Amino acid sequence: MISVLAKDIPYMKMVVAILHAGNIIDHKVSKALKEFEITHIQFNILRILEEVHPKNLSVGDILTGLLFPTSDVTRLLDRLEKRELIFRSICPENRRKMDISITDKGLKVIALSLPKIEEELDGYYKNRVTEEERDRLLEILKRLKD
Amino acid sequence: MISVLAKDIPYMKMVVAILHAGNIIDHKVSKALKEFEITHIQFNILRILEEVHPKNLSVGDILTGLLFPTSDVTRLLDRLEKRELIFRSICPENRRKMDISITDKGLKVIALSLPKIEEELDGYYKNRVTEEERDRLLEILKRLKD
DNA sequence: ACACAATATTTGTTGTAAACAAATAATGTC
DNA sequence: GACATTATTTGTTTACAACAAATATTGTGT
Repeated sequence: MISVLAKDIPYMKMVVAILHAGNIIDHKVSKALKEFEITHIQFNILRILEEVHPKNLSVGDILTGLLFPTSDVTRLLDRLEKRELIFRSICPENRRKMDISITDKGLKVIALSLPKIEEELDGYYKNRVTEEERDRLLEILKRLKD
Repeated sequence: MISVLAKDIPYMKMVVAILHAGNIIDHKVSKALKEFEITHIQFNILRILEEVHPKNLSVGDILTGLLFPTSDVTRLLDRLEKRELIFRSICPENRRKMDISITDKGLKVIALSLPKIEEELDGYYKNRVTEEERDRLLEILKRLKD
């Protein structure tokens, strides 16, 4: 048992390293978003909606578009709608669905916050990871998507 | 502006890939821990305390030991203490500090949950990342710590 | 046309955790 | 002995996760 564990430790180290880097990125993104008073996950939803703008998406579409699905999209949308960053209406073709689109105000938040995020992250990987390493990293991590 | 952005997109992809992999791992760990009714961060605290067992640590020690510091260690410890997974007492040498140690019950939780976590994660990286790639990944990610 | 299953979203409930400021208490220093 | 420093706790507010259950609309079989 212990030997099996020992054998696997390098993989555990890899896992921990991914989590660590992820946490750092998460915090940097959240820090950049603070002045806009939106959270990381709210930003993700806005970005998904921005991509298809001026078209709209259903709750289910957003759910599958998220990096990791949450059980609670409705209430995330509630908060975004209250602040007029998104717009919700019942889909006429299928009245079970919602047509959700990003508002001009929402587009503005994305436009202003994206550069801040990049600025915050720039200092993070610059001079740490070469372009070659970045591509190698990406290639390996791509296989780690379940 | 757009060109600058375009130039940086591969780095953004890397960042997103790290976040994605991190989220998946996080969920797998949480899933493995569910039957023990502890969260990922609670597990981390227990593991830090297990490492030094039977010695103890202060709140500050635990804070710096965490992958990412939270402002709220006290209340995390409250929950763990209520369930008798840790033990808290005032440090006699410096009565501002707390002596925090893991209990037998806490040690048991770690002993039982660790294999579950490994089992859960095994299926994740097995046949996806070779040992060589794993080491390369680790080496690059090591440089991505704050 | 009607019962019933399937789909899409919402609601209720409960608990965990993050963020930030402020309070408390013990210790160190001049 | 006054005052800053250190270590931890408390208060407050808000976001989010997990899970079950409810609601409403649409699709399907007979």
